[in-house]
Amino acid sequence: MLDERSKKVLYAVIQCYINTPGPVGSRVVTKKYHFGLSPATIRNIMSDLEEMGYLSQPHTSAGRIPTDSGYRFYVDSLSAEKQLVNNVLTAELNKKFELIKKDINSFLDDASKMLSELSHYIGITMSPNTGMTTLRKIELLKYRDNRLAVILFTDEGIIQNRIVPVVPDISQRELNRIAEYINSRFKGRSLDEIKRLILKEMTKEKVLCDSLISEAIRICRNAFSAAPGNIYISGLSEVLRLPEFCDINRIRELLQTLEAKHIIVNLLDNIADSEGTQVLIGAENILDEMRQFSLVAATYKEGSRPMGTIAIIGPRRMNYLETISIVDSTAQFITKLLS
Amino acid sequence: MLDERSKKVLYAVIQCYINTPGPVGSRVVTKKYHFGLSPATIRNIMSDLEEMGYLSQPHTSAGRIPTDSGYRFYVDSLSAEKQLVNNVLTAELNKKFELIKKDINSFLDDASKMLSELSHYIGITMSPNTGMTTLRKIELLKYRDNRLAVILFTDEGIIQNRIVPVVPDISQRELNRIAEYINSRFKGRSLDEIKRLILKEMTKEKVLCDSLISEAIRICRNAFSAAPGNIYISGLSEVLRLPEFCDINRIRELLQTLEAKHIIVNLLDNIADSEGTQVLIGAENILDEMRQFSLVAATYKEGSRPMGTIAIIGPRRMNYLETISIVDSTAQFITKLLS
DNA sequence: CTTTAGCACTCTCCACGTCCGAGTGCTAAT
DNA sequence: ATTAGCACTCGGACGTGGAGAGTGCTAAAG
Repeated sequence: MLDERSKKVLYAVIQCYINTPGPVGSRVVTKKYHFGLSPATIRNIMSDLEEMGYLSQPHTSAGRIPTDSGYRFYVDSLSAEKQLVNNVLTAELNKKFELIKKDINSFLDDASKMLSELSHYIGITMSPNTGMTTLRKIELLKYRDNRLAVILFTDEGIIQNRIVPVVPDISQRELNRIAEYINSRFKGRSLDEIKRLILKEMTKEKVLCDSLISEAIRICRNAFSAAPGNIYISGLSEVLRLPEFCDINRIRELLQTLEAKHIIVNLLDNIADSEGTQVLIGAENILDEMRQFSLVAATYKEGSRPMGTIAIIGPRRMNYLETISIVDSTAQFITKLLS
Repeated sequence: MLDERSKKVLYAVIQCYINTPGPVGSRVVTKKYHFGLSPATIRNIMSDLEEMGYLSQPHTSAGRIPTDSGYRFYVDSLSAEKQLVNNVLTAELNKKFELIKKDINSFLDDASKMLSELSHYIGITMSPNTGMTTLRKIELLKYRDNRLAVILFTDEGIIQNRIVPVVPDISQRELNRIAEYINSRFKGRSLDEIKRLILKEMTKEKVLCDSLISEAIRICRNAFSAAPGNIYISGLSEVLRLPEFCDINRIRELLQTLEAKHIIVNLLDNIADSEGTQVLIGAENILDEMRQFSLVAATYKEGSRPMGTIAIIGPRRMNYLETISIVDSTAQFITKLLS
C-alpha cells in the first residue's frame, strides 16, 4: 500500500520534525537524507502522503507536519529496532539503581524522576493499588486505648499500616486470636478478595453472635479498604523547555489534569490491562486535555500479575523510539527487582 | 515618619495593584478612593512615596507599582485586621474537614489542596520530619527469613514501618526481647535522639559482645534513620491564571524549584523555627528563584513542639490579608486536630 | 512514464513607522 | 497647600511592506 520510497520519505519528515519543530519542506528532506531525488519529486511524494492522511500542511505553501496517523504508522514500524536500544538502556538503569533498599514508594518516586531525566519528558509511576496485593500476614497491635494498628504484610513486600478504632476493653491476647484467625483463613488472597469475603461472612455469621468474631469482622472491614495507589509525577519543568509548551493555557490544562491525580490513575489503570508497552498518540487519548500529547505506558509485574504502571507523557512530536525503549526497559527492570 | 494621608494613598495603590495588575495612576486612585484630593495632589504624594522606596515606576510616565518595602509596610500594618478574618475562616475549615480519620499523610495532601483552593495560589504542606517524633512503642516482627519489619509507633499518631535486614536465625522471641529492651530504654525520646544515643552505646558496649544487644543495636541503627518529611504541593494550575505567569521561563524556574523538593523542605524548615506566621516578600526570599514570589508560612504543633510547616506561595502582588489569614487559621486548625 | 527544472504564487514572520491613550512632572494660579 | 493646565514621554496596537521559505503546476528531459 505504501511503497518503500514513500515510507522513507515519511520517516524522514517525522524525524526532521522530531528534531526541530516547524513544518519540514521538500528541500530540507533532500539535503539531510540523500535519496538521490530532487525536491520536486519529494514534493510529489509528500503530496501523496498528505492525501493518504499521514502528513498535513498547517497552511498552504508551508512544509508538512506529521499527523497522528503518520506517527502511528511510524511507531508501528518501530518494534524491530526497539530491542536494540533496550539493551543499552538496561545497562544504564542497572548503574543508576544500585542502592534500592528503600520501600516501594520512595523507590517509585525516584523511578519517576529517572524516567523524566532520561526522556526529558514527564515521568509517571504508580504504586500498585493495594487491593491487588496478596496478604502474607496480618498483625494487630493495640496502640492507644481505643485505637488499633493493623499491620498488613504482603507477598509483594509492601507493608501497610492502618489505624482502626476498636472497643476499648479488648485485650492484646484477643487481638492475637483474631489475627491468627484472619491469617489462617485469608493468607494468600488479595486484599480486595478478602474484603469481599468478609462482607459475605458478615451476613452469614451474624447469627452466631460470637462477639470476638464480629469484632474481627468489623476490624477487617476497616482495614481492608484498599489504599489507593500512590502516583508520582516528575519532569514538569523539563517539558516546559519544549516549544510546544509556549501556550500558557495548554500548560494549565495539562497541569490541571495532572493535579487531578485520580484521573491519571484511572487512565493508567485502563491501560494496565493490555500487554506490553502501549502508545497513545495525540487524539488517540481518551482525555480531551491529553489530545495535544502522547503517552507511552507499560506495566510492571510481580510474577505474572500486573502490579503497577509507569508512563511517560510528552509532546506528540516525541522521540518515540527512545521513549518507548525507556518505558519498556524501566518496566522490565522494576519487574525484575520485585521478583 | 509617614503621615496618615500618605499611608492611605500607599494602601490604595497596593490594593488597586492587587486587584488588577498593571501600574496604577493618580487618576484611578482618586476615582476609586474618595480622598477629596485631586489627581495632582495624589501625584505629589506618590512621588514622595517613591522617594521613600515604597513605590516604583516601571518606566517614566507610567503609573506606580508597590516595591517589596511597600508590601512589607502594608503587611506589617495588617496584624490588627487579621484576627477578624481568621474567625470566619476557622468556621469554614471546620465545615470542610469533617471526615479526618485518615493518616497524617493523606490528610496533609488534602490540606495542601485546600490551601490552594482557598487562596488560589500554591498550597504546600509538610509532614513532620519523623526524626522529631517521639517513640511510644516499637515492635519487631519477623517478615521473611532474613527480613525484619520494624514498626514504630509515635506519640504524634504516626506509624511507620521499615524493613531491615537481619541475621536469618534470630527467633521471634529474641526479637521480642530486643523490642522490650528498646521500649524500656528509649520510650518518650525522639527518633533523632535515639539514633544519637545508639551510636554512643555502640562504642561503649561493643566490648560486651553480647550478641543479642549488638544485633539490637544494628537493627536500631537501620530503623531510626529518620524518613524525610513528605511534602505536598497543590495549585500549580491555579496560579497559571495569574498574569504574572505569562513568562514561560519564570514558570519553569518555579516548577524546577518546587520539583526539587528538598530545597523547599530546607526553606520551610528554616522558617519553622520562628514563631507565628511568617511572610517573605519577593527579594526577602533567600532563594533566587523565589524572588518573584511571596511566601506565607506557619508551623503547626503538637502541644508546644513544632511538628510541620504549611505555606502558600503566590505572586508578590498577593492578597496578603486573606492569604495570611488562611495560612494562620489552617495551621491553628491542624494544631488543634493533633492534640 | 517518471523525474526534474523553472516559475509564479502564497503565506508567515519580522521590522519599521505611526498613532493613540494614559500618565507624569512642572509651572502658574488659586 | 492644593489644584488646573499643559507639554512631554512611553508602551501598545495597528498597518504596511519586504524577505524567505515552500508549494503546485507546467513543460522539458531522461
